[in-house]
Amino acid sequence: MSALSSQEPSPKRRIGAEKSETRALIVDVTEQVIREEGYAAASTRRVALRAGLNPSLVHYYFPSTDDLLLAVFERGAAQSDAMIAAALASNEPVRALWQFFRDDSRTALSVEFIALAIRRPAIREQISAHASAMRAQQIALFERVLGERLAQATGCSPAGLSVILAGVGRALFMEAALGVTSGHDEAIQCVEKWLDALIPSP
Amino acid sequence: MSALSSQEPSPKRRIGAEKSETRALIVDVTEQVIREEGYAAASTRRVALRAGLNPSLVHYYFPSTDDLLLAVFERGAAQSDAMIAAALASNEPVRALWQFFRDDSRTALSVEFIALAIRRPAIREQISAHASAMRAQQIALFERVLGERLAQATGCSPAGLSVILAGVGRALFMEAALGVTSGHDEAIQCVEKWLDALIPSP
DNA sequence: CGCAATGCTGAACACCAGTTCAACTAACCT
DNA sequence: AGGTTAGTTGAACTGGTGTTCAGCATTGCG
Repeated sequence: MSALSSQEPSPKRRIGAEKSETRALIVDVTEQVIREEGYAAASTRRVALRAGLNPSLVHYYFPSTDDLLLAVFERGAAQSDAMIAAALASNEPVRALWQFFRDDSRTALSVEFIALAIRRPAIREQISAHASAMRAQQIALFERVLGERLAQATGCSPAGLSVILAGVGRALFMEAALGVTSGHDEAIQCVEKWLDALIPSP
Repeated sequence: MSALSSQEPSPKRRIGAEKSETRALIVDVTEQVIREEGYAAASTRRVALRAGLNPSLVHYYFPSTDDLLLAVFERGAAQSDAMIAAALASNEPVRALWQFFRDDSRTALSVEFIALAIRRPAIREQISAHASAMRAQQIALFERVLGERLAQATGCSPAGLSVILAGVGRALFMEAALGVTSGHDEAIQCVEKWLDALIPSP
């Protein structure tokens, strides 16, 4: 509920070291819990239990639950950033980005954090800022690689393409998790035909 | 946790009437809570509090929380079915369906129930069955209205189109809830250009 | 009028949650 | 060796949750 986090406003309260092994373990286990049971199941006590740790120890490294969730998010966001940077540097940037959107493991976390951000004001700003930054990077990528060809061939702008590909990727993931896969192969085929038409084959 | 619901396996336990006003109020309030605070906040006690009712009364009408959530889902699903039927009967069925996908109020519930279904085995089957049925209806609609033109113009199948439009609609909603809207207008424009090219204007 | 059904309440049980705090232990630095 | 520091624990407080159940009140029906 508190708006302040990750700061040291209180005079005395001790906080565990940033580079502790235990701290890393806690972040690992929390990410695993979020993946398997959803963000709502990621309570400090549950994490402690699954990590074989004392609940208080979790709060020694992460004073509040929001601090813990934020740490998991930041690590995941850094990984996403690296994947997008790699896509940008590859010789097939657009297709690499499309593979990024289709990465289930990444999308799983991403979807959980969107849901989380919508319900947790303390975390929301960071997540939405990162989402905006990713979007901007993707737009730049499409502009650089596809240029005018995109608008001419499809009437789409780079920004529109980014929203659509991200949306399709998330839809494929969420529906598959639900157990619904009808139309998925066809949607993938459709997008890839689209990309084929846009990109000169090497 | 119990696999059986909505049945009367126990010999004596009383359950409130299906057509009770109080019951309808409970369903109303639950839907509202889900919309405003997410499915995870839809506890029977919280619903009772917001409805000004005794917690036990909620369990009088809905023995388990899953029963309550299922009732909300079923009402929402029926409304979705009606909207799709209306789209099918309209003189612009494809555009009506696209508007359905862009309906924030409907999508909000839909997204919550997908998330819910992924985590609650007792409810999952009904939700995934309904999602599959909606998909089938949409595919039939696209086949009937667009026929061969769709594949010729875009290389997409009706099933692929259904997945993509649903996905874009959900993405627009989720990102907007997060506070990210960059590229949204462009994505909408892109889809509508696409539909314009597919459908002969009257 | 009495009686059964229906709507509703209060209390209780067992659980899980976040968070705090004082105190224990081990390591390390000088 | 002595003292500071970091890691760790146990217990406690507060509050939310699902669920049950016996019993109250009211209504309507025979």
